[in-house]
Parts: sequence; C-alpha cells; structure tokens
Amino acid sequence: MLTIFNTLKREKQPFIPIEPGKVRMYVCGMTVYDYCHLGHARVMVVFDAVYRWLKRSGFDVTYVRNITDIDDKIIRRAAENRESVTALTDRFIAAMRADAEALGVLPPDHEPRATTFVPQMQALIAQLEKNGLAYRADNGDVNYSVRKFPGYGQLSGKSLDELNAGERVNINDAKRDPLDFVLWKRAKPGEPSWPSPWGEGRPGWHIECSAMSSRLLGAHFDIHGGGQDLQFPHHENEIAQSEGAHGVKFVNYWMHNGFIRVDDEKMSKSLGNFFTIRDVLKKFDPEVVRFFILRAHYRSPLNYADAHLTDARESLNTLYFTLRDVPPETAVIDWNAPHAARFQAVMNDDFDTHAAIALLFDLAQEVRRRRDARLSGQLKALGGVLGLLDRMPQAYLRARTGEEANLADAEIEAKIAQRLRARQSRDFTEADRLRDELKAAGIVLEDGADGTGWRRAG
RNA sequence: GGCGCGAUAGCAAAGCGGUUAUGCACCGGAUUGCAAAUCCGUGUAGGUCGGUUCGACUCCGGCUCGCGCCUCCA
Repeated sequence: MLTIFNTLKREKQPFIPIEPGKVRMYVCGMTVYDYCHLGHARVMVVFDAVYRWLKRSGFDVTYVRNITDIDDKIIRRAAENRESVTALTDRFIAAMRADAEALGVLPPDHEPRATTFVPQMQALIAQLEKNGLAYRADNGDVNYSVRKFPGYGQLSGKSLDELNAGERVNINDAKRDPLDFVLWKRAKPGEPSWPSPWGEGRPGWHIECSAMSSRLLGAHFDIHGGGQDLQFPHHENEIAQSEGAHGVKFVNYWMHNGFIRVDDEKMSKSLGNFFTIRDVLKKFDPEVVRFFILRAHYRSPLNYADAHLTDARESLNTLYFTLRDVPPETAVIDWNAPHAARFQAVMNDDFDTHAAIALLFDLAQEVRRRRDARLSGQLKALGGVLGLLDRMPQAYLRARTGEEANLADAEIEAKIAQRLRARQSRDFTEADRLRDELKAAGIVLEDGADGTGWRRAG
C-alpha cells in the first residue's frame, strides 16, 4: 500500500486514486529565461522517481510538467538580449530538455507551454469573474479577491489576517486586499499581448497552472507537486482559482520537495548562489548528480558542495564495482526476494529513495560476498527502478566527465602495454612510475588475473 | 513581527520507545611485487536543561543555535 506525505494534511496518507488504476499528476515546471540550476534538477529528478515508481506499481499515469514561457523576467531578458520572446524561450526549453535527458529524467506525458493555453486561461478568468471572485482594478488588471474565497490559506497553514500582519506584503492601491493577485495583466507598450474581454494583456503566472492542469487532467486530479517555495503563494492561489472556478475539490495530494542549499542557504536565482546543471556536469557524471539527489530524502534540505558530489561519486562507484566484479545474469526483479520486498516497502512509504539506496548497498555487499550473478541482476534491476545503474560498468567507470582534459583511450592502452613489459622484466620502479603518471592524469589501474584494467578517477 | 521546519558520529544522511541504518573517510588484518578492487575486524553518534517511562536518539516542555515561507523563485 502506497502512502504519500500530503502537505495539505501535514501527514502521510494512504494513496487512493480518484479513478482506480489511474494517476493524474501535475508538477510545476520551469520559467524558461535561463539555464536550469540544481534546484530545478531536484524537482525534475524527485518527481521522475515518483513517476517511475507509480508506473512500476501498475498505475496508468498521466504526468504533466508545464513550461512558463511568458512572464516579466522573460520579457526583460529577451529585451536585454535583443531577441524575440519565442527565440529566447525556445532556446532555453531545448537546454532544459537536454539537461533533463542527461539526468535520466523521463519526458512527462505533457509539457504544455503557457502561451498555447491563453484561451483556456481567459475562460477560467471569465468564470471567476462570473462567480464574483475576480474584479477589474483601476490600473486595468484583473485581480483575484482572496477575501471572497473561504479556504484561502489552507495549504500553507496561514490565515489572511496573519498574512496581512506580515511586514513584507506589498502595498498596491489597485488591489482591494494586499494579498489579491493578478489574473490578467494589462499590456504595456511593446510587450507581447493577447486580446481579451478585459483589453489587450497577458495572463498572470498563477492562472497558467490552473488552466493547463484542468484542461489536461480535469478539474479534480490526484497529485500536484513542486518545490517548497511554491507552496505559498503559488499553490495557494491555484487552489483558490481552480476551486473558485470549478466548484469542486482541486487536488487530493500535494507534494513538495526540499531545497538545494549552498552553505546552508537556499540556492536560488534571487540570491545568485546557484549552480547550473550544465556547470555541474562539467565536473561530475550526470548519474552521480542523480544519485546525489535521490540518496537524500526528497523533503529534506540538501546541501550542495563539490565535496558532497565527490562523496556521492565514490559511493556510486561501489555499486558499479559490484556489477563489474559480479556480472549480472538476469535483470528481472523477483519482488518476493527479501531485498526487493523491502525495496518495495520503502518506496511505498512516501517514495523513500534514500532507504531504497541504502538497501542497494546491503544487496551489493551480499552480491560481492556470494559472487551471486542472479543477485547481481537484482541489484542492477532495482537500481534501474530509480533510473540508476543502467550503464555497463566499464562504460560508467571509464566515462569522461565534462570538459576536463584527459588522455585518449589509445594513449592509456599504450602506457599499460609499456608498463606490462616493465613488469614482465620485473622492473617495478618503471612500472610504478608509469602507473603514477597515469594516476596523475586521473587514470586508475587495476591489475587482475586476466590483465590490467583501468578506470577514470572522475 | 506571524507561521513552520530542523539540530544524529571526521563528513554526508535515515528510520526507529528496547535489537548493526547506509555511504564516504579513517585504523588493524587478509589478498597483491607494490597498488586498485574485494573480504574479515575495530572505533567514532544523537545541541542543551528538565519531564513521561522498567527503558528515549526516538514521546512532551523550556532554552540555545540554524533554516524556510510571509516578495519573483523548484
């Protein structure tokens, strides 16, 4: 039985799909005005693991991860770059997909772009207006009236009065309540805009997700995910919009992943302390990054540092050493076998990939001790459930990471052959010198019964 | 100011009212020409002060420190 920690209830609950056997899941994706950073990597990888596990559990899953391709920052960045909004967003969408693919993130079933759902957003705004929840402000914007929606604050556990008491709420005369948010923004000269009953303009950010989710998944669906920072106000606003317009419950299970941190602070664009995925991939194998993310609990904060990635790399190496030394026989999972049964139990406990990976290490040690090729197949297959250990061990261990200068395979083989001759004539000084020379170049040699193997230290 | 989360060994990071978490690093031994990988073995925990309990890292409360949200942010 699968349980999910539901942010709305602040506790783990048994997962009961709306329609038996089917899961409809929506995750807030990226605003595409720059390259994705590790925080974005975490959302993609965490919910990829959720998506994979739901499918593996036999559910027919429809997974939607949206793309915000119109907003203030996009418009500003396009102007700075002297390129069109479309050229900018197309470029960064392509980059995002390349990053996702590198990290082993499966494409969602739908990746809707906000700009292709403007009519649906307008229909939703019209419905909100009809339901008395939206009003036209003096500045030409259409705003949502949070006071008119009774459940406002249920997700974030905040009451409107508590929020209003806060010191940091912006004062905006056009809003009846400081927490009212924009549904439709009146166009400024030179900005992209769409005609509407409220004049030329563009959609507010929050309405995008309500429109895309209801169109692709229905007014009421199972799981909605995203980063913790979206809990308030974005997800709170989505609830207000969707429930306010459709009059039915919006989402059954809300899931939020923890932040990536740098020096114990949130990694974010506004703080400027972010590392892009592609920068990190210059130094580390993408599978190491995926492993690094999945071995933490998805709701915990995760500190980023090169030393921690190095730690993750050494750790993942151990699993690949096991697969290298005890080649897997078959990769079919026997879910009744002890490790697989426990793996299933921990994954069913709110997608505990951390515990699942700990189990992989228990299993790996047993594989090595018993040199059991069938058990090794279990290891590879269970890793595969998490999107790990899919490569041939040698390919992983010899993979060149990023841009670092490194010896060509042929040069390495030549040095090894040279060292072999030295060893055969028992010139160990020369042999060790050659080995040290390779080691300095990041190549580790391993003398075995059937010759000398090598790998990159990474 | 309001609301919420956390504090675990050298580092990273989990679950759990009583029984080895796990990984990396370290130390001793085996193996190896020496290494690498592997195996065997040892050690290092639970911020602080109280409470509940036969028993608390685990439950409750105070304190200290750190973090997040309240503003665009995954």
